[in-house]
Amino acid sequence: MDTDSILAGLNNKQLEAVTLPHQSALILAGAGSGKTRVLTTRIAWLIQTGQISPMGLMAVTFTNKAAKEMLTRLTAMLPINTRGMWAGTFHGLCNRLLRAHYREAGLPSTFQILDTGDQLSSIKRLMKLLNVDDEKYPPKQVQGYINSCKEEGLRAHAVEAYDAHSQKLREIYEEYDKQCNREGVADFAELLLRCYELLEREVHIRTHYQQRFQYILVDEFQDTNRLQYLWLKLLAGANNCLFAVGDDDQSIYGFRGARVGNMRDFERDFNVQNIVKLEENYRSHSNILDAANAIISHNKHRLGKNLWTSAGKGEPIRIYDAYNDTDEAQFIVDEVNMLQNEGVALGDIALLYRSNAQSRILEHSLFAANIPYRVYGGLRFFERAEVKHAMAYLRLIANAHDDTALLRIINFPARGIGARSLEQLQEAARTENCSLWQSAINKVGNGKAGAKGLEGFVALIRELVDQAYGITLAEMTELATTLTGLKAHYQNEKEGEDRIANLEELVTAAVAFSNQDFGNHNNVNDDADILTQFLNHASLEAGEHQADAGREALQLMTVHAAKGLEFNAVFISGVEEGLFPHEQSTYENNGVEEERRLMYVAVTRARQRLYLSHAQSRMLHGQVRYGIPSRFLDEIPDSLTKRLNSKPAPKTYATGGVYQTSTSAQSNYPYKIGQSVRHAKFGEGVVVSYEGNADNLVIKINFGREGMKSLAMEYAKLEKI
DNA sequence: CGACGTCCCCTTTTT
DNA sequence: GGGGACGTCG
Repeated sequence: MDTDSILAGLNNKQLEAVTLPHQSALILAGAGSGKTRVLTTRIAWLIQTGQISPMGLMAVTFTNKAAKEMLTRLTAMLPINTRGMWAGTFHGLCNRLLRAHYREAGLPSTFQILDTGDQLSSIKRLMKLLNVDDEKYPPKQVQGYINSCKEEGLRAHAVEAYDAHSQKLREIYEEYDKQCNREGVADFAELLLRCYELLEREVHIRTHYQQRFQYILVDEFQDTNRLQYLWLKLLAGANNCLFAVGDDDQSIYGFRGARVGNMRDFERDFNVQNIVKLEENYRSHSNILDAANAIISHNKHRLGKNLWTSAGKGEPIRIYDAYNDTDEAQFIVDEVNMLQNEGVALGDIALLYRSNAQSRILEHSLFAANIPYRVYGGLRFFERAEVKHAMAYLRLIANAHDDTALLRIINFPARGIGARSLEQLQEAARTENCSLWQSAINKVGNGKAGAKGLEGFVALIRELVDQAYGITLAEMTELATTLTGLKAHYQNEKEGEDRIANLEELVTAAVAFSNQDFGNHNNVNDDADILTQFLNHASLEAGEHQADAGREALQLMTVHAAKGLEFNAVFISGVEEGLFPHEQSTYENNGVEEERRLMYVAVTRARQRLYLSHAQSRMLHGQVRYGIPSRFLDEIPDSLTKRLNSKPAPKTYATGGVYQTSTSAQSNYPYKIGQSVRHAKFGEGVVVSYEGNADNLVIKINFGREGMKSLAMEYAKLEKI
């Protein structure tokens, strides 16, 4: 392809972005504005015009999917081999750098990557060792603390801690890092931090890569955290340019450390002169875009952007006021059936919700109505217990001193190593300051009594390592599922068929991995053997969420999971105060703004038809909750919408009699639960519950944007509405 | 050791 | 309501 045909079909703004001069640039790419296209075309153009060689640039994404997509499109545009190109996820690229310079990074050549679950068990183990009270310090919270420290670029010694509690956390963090180093493992955040420190410390390595990567291109820049930004800055040095593509309005990962502020910092730190806004949307009709624009305009902290389209107004946005959650689900079922009759493919319809808990009732109704559906999210292939077990055996073949792997399977399948012998083993390892495997060998070597199970285990691992010598990866994997007794174990289990199928699938995956073109993969390791590569692949790329490929099915997912996707018709369910925006968000700084961006993302998924529904009551956490319509609904101009029911839905839907949640004395209360009321100061709200006794009755009311208020009945001046 | 009961928690998620 | 973690009993 020549240069012209690469650039053909771009609009002016896209063309401007693609052909910017050799300077840092920020591309503000609105939803559906051709962001990925601009990014890949920019790369193709740089290469095609001879400004850069494929090896002289780095392209960074957040997900493996995005990286793959970029390379696929690139190959379609240019007759180049993407083999060996530095394009991949932050973690994949850091892993690659660390493999290449493992000595300088202070890591063993075969270091293993801890995924989230591994990390948690590693922390739990450490806390037990340190005798830390896990009530006071819940392991999950400790994990969150450690990860957010690392993502801020802070080692334990650099973290500020004023009170006893945070000092303890810092101490655990420090010990955790020591433990990881002892075991030669790195968690996800560690990959980044370690790589950052490597580049910062080793001047010659840094200079080498700075000279190499004259261009660094970053996708979804608004999702970068502090450390990722520092890493990019370090790699770019003083002379290279950063081409950042992002959309501040779609920043929805603040809760996991993303800093939209990086966009402003980037402008300042890199003296960015080129800011290109891509505002023409090729996805949705204008009613949908206008609604999205209207919603997001209520956010104060924006870089400023307004989507437009040359497509017509399209259909109005349909709003449905459901009586309760069942009614809402039934409404969606009916509409989906109707859409199907109109010829819309099921796979082109999405059903979105704010939180996973909402999917249950929706699924129930879909199932009853015989509508095939597919739920995104949940367990991935390499996260399944049986697969992790098999992988643990493989990890021990690679490195028997991997305590996390050893602990996972030392007694699985059961071989008589109970909690007590395990404790003894850990105790011994601690005093000898060695790995559990080493300590197990010592014990067995000593011929100590009562170590029957342990003897068997040591023999098994030795046998495994012996037999693994010189065979293929697939054969090794087979060995890890059979010799170890894993498969046999599941054969005896009642519902083990799926698990066995997954173990067989793992062997297939190993075959496929061996056969593939390694250069085409972002986590290629220059130095490592194929087993290590496979283990990395499994950690870094947990595999597709279970795919029900081929079959036409309604797409169910959270709004977060829908980012980057588009559908002909979209249902957004549960558009209520407390759910969307989520109750928790109202307590957080700028929390509602992030929720609003989330709504913006949700709305902009739709090409032609958009449904927003809310329910007056719904079952949540086992009890009925009453909500009022989301403030986001009010933010959409009436001219764009069509109310499908002007009055609350007919009560015929109310099968379960949800309003009769009988707290026995309910009839004594002045207002029924669920009654809409008006308060002079707080406005409209819904009675949620009562607290206290008759002398001192407190009424709890959900005032929506004013929040949940508890008012003394005696003084609250309320008016029924 | 595993089966069963009880308690507790409960946004969003990628690597 | 329901899943996961933990504890007790056979």
